[in-house]
Amino acid sequence: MTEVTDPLDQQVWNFVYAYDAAYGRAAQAVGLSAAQACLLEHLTGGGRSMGELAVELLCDASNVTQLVSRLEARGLVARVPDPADRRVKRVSITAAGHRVSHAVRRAFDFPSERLGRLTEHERRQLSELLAKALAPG
Amino acid sequence: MTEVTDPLDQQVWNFVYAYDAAYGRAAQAVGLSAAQACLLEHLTGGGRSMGELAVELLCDASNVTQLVSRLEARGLVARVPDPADRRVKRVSITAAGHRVSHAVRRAFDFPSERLGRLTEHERRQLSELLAKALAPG
DNA sequence: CACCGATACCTGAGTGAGTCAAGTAATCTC
DNA sequence: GAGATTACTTGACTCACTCAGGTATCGGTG
Repeated sequence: MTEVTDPLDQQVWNFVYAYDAAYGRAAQAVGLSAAQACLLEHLTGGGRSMGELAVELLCDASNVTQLVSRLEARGLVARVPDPADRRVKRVSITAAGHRVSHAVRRAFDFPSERLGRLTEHERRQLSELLAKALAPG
Repeated sequence: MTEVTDPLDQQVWNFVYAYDAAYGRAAQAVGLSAAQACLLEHLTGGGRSMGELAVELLCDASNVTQLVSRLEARGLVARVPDPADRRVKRVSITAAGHRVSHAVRRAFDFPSERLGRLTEHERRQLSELLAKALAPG
């Protein structure tokens, strides 16, 4: 009959909802979709092949092709053929891409606005709880 | 130069990522998109008008029109004209819709698999931390 | 070396989500 | 009762995403 939702489950849902919405707004503020911003952010740690990106983003390789094509058209990433294996294209972020990616991070106010309300002790608590929940296995 | 991401921020990102992915899989398992499952879940608490749904789902009214149309075509929701104001359509979930919505909840293993690892004390801790982070203002 | 299977990526077709602008019908206001 | 407002729909469009099928390259086997 009535919904028997655990209050914690509802809170987590709201938290995730707010997080996603905030990220979407941050991306949109610099003219990107959330998926594009996400891909760009994955590249800030160094170049990736198309295939590696597909694995990391949990999506089809052809989807990566299109995302990268749109970002490349804006000069935010570059496709560099791998000299060792001419089948693979390595995707690297450009200087403009770095600027845009940093702009997204700056516009993404959720961590500072929301997580920033917690004290250092509380942040450590939260970190431990999340680690326990997310631990593999 | 190097990315100076706070470890907690990274954990929260991973948490949200895992949550979203799990919800998407649960919806897909019963043949729905995440957006459709989400709309259906909003209706389990009672009927809503199209406009109310648009506000709650943070999206355009015309998007709601399409989502509801697809769900209606599957017999999961029904559009009922409001007798008091013949402009508004109230959307109510059907018996089949309830069954599907419950199936999504059952397939959505994140709360039980992940949050279920926490002790009752830890769950209360997490609840308080999230409440503080999400508090309005 | 020639062949064959596997791999990495791309293309094309199709669906769904989402937005915006414009349209229709019903209500509200004076 | 005329005109503005509201609630929803429609049409056109972009993007994300998937799948099937195509091309080029690599790797191993004879």
